[in-house]
Amino acid sequence: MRELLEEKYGHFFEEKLIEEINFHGIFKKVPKDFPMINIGDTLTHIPLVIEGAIKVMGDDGNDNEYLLYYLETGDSCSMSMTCCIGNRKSQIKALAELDTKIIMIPVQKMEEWLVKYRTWRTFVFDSYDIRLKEMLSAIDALVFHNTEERIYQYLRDKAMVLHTPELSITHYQIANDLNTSRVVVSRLMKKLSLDGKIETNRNQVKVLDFTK
Amino acid sequence: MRELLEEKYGHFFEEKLIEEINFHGIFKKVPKDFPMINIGDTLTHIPLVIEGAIKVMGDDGNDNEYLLYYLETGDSCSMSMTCCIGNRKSQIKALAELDTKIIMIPVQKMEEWLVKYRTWRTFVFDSYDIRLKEMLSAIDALVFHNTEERIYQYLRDKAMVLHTPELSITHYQIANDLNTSRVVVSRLMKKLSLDGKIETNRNQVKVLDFTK
DNA sequence: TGTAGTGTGTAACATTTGTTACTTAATTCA
DNA sequence: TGAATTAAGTAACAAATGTTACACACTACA
Repeated sequence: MRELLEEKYGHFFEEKLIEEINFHGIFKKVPKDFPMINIGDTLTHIPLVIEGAIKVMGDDGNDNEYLLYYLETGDSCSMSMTCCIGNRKSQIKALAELDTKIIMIPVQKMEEWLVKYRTWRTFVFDSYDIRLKEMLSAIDALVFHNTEERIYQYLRDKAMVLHTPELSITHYQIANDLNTSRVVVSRLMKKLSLDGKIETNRNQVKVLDFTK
Repeated sequence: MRELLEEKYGHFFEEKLIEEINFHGIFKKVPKDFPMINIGDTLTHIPLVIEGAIKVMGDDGNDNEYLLYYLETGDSCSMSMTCCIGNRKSQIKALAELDTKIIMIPVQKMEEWLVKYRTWRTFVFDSYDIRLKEMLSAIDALVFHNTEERIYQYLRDKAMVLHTPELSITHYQIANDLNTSRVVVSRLMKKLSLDGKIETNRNQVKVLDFTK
């Protein structure tokens, strides 16, 4: 736990804080594809990812989704923090992208530690920083990149999160995550394939080039 | 100052906190169109808007911009908070949309108050919440709305921020803020105009319908 | 007053993205 | 094994957006 955080955030965490996290946090295992948060949910705990990955998506209220970002080991969900503290409802959906282990931290503790531990404050603000950057980068992709580039970036991101260049995924799933259509994805994947950037088979995509 | 915050955030602020803000904050007047923050800037103070409005934009590094959101009276810039605390460089540009009055808060005080004042913590998290929602809504617009709808929303937002339905703006400026071309904007503005949603003249757009 | 600059309208065309329809291939499972 | 289901390829077309070119009106100001 401690090593995990210290590696991710590059600074030490007080022993007492780690003890409190272990004591007050609720350890949970979440199986792949389990829906963890839905739009409109009221949250009382903040998730901290120990192992695995969580996929966070926006939704327009009509079953149209869009992948925002992933939470990986050591990540926390800033959306949840503000939701919890402000007692507001979730604006996003989250589901496990892999079998995932998390610690759920009660919102009261989260606030208490903000006052008691300097390194917790740093952690919280780092989390916000990471999240705002992810959102900015999502906007950047939408505004400045075409669908082909977005598909390619999507595949590379996914390969990084899953720690393997070989992805078990269908064109339909990609289309859904990027809010476009399966036919468009197939068309552009063919281009990527001809350009030697990926290799495809039924239910399978291999990312060949990570050099951006 | 106190009334301003209490109206905006709907809760009281400690007298001592207000005193500290007034004492340690640096009051500044910023003229319309003044560039306040550029990409790569290192920040040491967090702006709190007293009066006026600030336009916050993303940039792809090649002179292509995109409007992210506005900061209005009572708003603070969460991006600056994380930048300051983490001693990171700004990812965004900001310029005054109107003649604007702000209070610049030194980052050390910002951190001190986090521990000392419960209402300051609430304020900070509310700020993050507002900002994350704005980002989410920007992503929503890009993913789920076409250019015509985005232009219309842009005009309505701008009218709200400037507190007037009559905007002094050119098609070229709109195109720049939405990262599209002037011709596309003219084309779609004509549609909006024929639909009775706006009225246009040289350098001038009047928003007629705010009912979304 | 005339000239240069700026803002807007519009046509024609290119490119990108979305949609529908149909085919073929792989997979599942009764 | 063979029928049903699912994934993917592709053509043909529609719609949205981007680009270039040019006309014309308004404005500023020399």
